[in-house]
Amino acid sequence: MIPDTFYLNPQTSSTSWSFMQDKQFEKALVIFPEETPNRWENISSQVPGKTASEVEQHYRVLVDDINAIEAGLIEPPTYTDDFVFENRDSLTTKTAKSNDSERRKGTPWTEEEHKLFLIGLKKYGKGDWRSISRNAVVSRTPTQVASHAQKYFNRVNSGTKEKKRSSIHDITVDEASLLQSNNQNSIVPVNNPSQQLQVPFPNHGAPAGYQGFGFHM
DNA sequence: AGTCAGCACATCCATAAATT
DNA sequence: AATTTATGGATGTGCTGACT
Repeated sequence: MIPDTFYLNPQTSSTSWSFMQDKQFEKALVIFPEETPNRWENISSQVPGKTASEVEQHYRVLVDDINAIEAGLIEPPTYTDDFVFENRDSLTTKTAKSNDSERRKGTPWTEEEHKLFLIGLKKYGKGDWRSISRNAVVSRTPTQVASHAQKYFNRVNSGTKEKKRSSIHDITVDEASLLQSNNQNSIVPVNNPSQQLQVPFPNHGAPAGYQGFGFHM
C-alpha cells in the first residue's frame, strides 16, 4: 500500500486522501462523467468519508497540477522507482500465472496518452521507456510504454497505410508536437473538440499526465 | 561468477473493424 | 449476420550490461 505521504501534497490538499479514497475517486470520475447531474454528489457517494465539495476541490487541484506541468511551470514528480511501479502495476495488471489463466485485456491507450508518448519519445529517445513513463506518459509503466512502442514502430515501419484500419499509431511525432504546442495550456485532447469538453479525462477518468493522484506539487 | 534490471522481440488472444 | 482480418495490450523468453 502506498503511504499517504507519498502522494499527498501538503500545500494543496486541505484534507488527507487515502490511497483507497483516491482509487474510488478515480473510478467514480469514470462512472459519473462531466455532464452527470449532481456529479460531485454522486462521486462523493462513491468515496467514503469525502463530501461533494471535497471531491470537487480535489479534482480542481489535480487539474491545476496538470496544467502547471504542461505549461512547464513545475517539474513532473520523480519516483522511487520500483516502489511506485510495483504499486502502479498492482493496480492495473495481474500476472499471467495468477487467477485461472484468464488473460487480462488491459486499458486501451487514449489518443492523449499516445501523443504524450510521442512527445516523450522525441525528448528522451527510443529505448528510454523509463524516462518516458516517468515524465511523459505517467499513467503507464515502462513495460506498458515499451509494449506500446513496439506496436507503434511495427505500424510505422510497415509503411503503407492503404487497406489498413485507422489507428492511434497513425499519429506521428511531428503531429503530436504540433498539437502539443497548439494546446499548451489545455488538458483536453485536440482531435475532437466536441468530445474534449465532455470528457476531460478520456482514459480512466483522469487528466492527461495524471498518474493516480500521487503528485500534487 | 552470480544476480538483477531493463530491453527487444515474438507470441497469445480478446476485440473491433472490414468484408462477404 | 457471419466470417475474416487487423489491431493492440499483456506476457514469456533471451540477451546485455551493471553491480556485488
